[in-house]
Amino acid sequence: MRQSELFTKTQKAFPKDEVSANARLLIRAGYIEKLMAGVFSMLPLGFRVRENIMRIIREEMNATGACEIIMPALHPKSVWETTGRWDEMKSVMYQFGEGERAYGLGPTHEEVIAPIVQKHVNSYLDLPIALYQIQVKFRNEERPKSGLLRGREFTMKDLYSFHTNEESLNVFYDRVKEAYRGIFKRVGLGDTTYLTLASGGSFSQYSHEFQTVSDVGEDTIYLCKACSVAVNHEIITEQKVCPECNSNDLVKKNAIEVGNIFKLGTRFSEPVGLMYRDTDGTQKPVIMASYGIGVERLMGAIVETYHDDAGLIWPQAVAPFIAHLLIIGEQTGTLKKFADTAYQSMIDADIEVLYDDRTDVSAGEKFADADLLGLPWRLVVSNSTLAEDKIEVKKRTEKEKKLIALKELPKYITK
RNA sequence: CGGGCCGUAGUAUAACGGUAGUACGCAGGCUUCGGGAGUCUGUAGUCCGGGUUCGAUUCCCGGUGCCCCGACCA
Repeated sequence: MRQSELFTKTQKAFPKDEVSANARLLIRAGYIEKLMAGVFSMLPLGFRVRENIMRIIREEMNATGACEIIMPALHPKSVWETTGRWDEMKSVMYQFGEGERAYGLGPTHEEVIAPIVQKHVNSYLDLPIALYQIQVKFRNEERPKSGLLRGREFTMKDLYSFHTNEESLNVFYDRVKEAYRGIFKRVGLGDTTYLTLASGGSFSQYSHEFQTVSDVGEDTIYLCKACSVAVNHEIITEQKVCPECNSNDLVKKNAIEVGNIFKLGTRFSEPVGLMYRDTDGTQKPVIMASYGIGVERLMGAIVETYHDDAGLIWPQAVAPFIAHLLIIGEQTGTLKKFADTAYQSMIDADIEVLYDDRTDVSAGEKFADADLLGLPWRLVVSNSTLAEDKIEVKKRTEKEKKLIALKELPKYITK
């Protein structure tokens, strides 16, 4: 799109008060807008990043065989009473209304999905089932913090699987584990995100978290150098040894919990009456697991991982645009024609490009904005590149510039 | 929820208890056009409530908001 038509502008100064890189940079660059602590709007650029992240998640979820649905955010008190969590979650759940007309905003969806599945599952032949949604969640965090990393309203991909037995559950659980690895790899966090053992509740010894190592992370994990698994501080033993391989070569790190997978057992199926008829003719409770990824938190974690003093640095898979085309110099005559042609050829090649066609904006400001917005490729058209009938191409992360002919450009930047 | 810091134009910052100023932005003019360019004119502000005082952005009390630490966190 043309930057002259982009809704947002950048700001020259960082927002005061904000300390976390993700909040400082995303606000300054005009990707997001804070409404209140822990609640943000996604402006056009931020919206596109979020969409890209959700698309990647969706593709990987679909590949596991799960079906996508969408459930309501507004829940009646009654479904939360069946599991006893109306009172249990009082501190984090937004609740309002009285008596028969009491409602809550959903912090998670076990209570809603279990009855849905109950209605459609009768027999062991109907299982296993996996359903997911990408949907808004509300949690009344007592202290929202670090920009997008801990919000009160946020988007979550929540997947729920339903099984007749533990073997079936384990097969799917491992499949999701791999899907999660795929997601974090695709968004650029493959090298810094660790499968982490965490406390697992009553059904299994451990649950698993995906933790992205970052100084601003609010979790503490111990990386095991011997088996490349991490352990959440909450389950590390006094002796500080890896529960997997007993190594004591552990490194303590801060990390952001970007994903969590959890075996629920029959914690929710029993109170809700989610049963199936087994081969022996008896009714048995369905075994469940849940799997979450916080979308905005993941976006924040990407920013925390990739930025520099000049601004954002987006991995290509999630960048709001692949290329940033800058026209430098007076926008008239052959220079403008050349830049317009370059813009159109990017569009024709299906390369998402942001075209900085703003007039009365100095070259320096365009470069500074390009650094701040952090698109992977910077393409510059000026009188000097025009003289050679080429475009100057540079990666956001590199200093080296190259002159590339227009018709070679699409291949060059998508390789 | 405990503790700490802080709330001044759209943004970022000044102002001993005494005319609320500067920069950027924004609107208009002229000059510029490869690293947030120059210049002229204009525009816009003290979180809310109470108190002290001749006078409060400034001091005191309460509220509220934000950020940070801790607690909490499927």
